Amino acid sequence: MVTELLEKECDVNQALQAALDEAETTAPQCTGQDTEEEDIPQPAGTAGTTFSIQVAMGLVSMVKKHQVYQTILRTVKDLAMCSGMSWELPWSQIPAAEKAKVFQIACEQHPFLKRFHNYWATKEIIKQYFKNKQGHHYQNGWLDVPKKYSHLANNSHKHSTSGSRVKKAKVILVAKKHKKRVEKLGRKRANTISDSQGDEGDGSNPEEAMIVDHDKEDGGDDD
DNA sequence: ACATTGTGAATCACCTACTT
DNA sequence: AAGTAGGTGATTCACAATGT
Repeated sequence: MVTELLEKECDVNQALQAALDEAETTAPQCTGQDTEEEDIPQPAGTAGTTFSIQVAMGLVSMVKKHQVYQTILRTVKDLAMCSGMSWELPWSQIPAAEKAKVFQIACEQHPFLKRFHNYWATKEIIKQYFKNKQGHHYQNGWLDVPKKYSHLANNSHKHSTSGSRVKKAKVILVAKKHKKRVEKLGRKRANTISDSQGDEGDGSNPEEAMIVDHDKEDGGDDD
């Protein structure tokens, strides 16, 4: 079953390698200016919380790199399912042998994955995939949440639904900028009105103004 | 005691397929 | 072609369990 997949994805892999090579030559500092022998350690913390898998793998910032990442995702996901891994179980309860088997095949499919120490990138991708899969099943009632984690349902009630801290910070920042700009425009207009009264399409719409400068000066959005 | 890790839930963003 | 709905991946949150 897995071997069939191996053959099926062989041509995909070739295309991927070509894309990867090209991506690396364009921006070597992102993927590491190295060979396949590089051993990239896993970032501290949890994937998705303290670091992004895609960023840590250096597969962002270019369309091609993003495509490479998407292809790897697809492959790893297919392998995980074909291998018969029990996605319903918590990660820690899945037999290490099964994990190792999938890591191995994934690396054969995409040698790029060998760079990541102890296959951590492959591991995190599978974990995230299973987590989302479980989540959907829990949500739809197709799967029971282990009693061990029943407290997390209570957590969700405390969970702020008004968005992430980053998002909140951004909203505050945008509001500040908006206020500043409105004040600035007010002063400017006061000056220009005395000169002439033309000047309709001047970006007096605050939203327009926000779009114009939304990325230039976001220095202090810390929390 | 403190820090880190693992986990489910909630949410957002993006993509794809379908409908009009 | 444009709009909509559903699926999927990524991120954030809060807490318990575990490690140091």
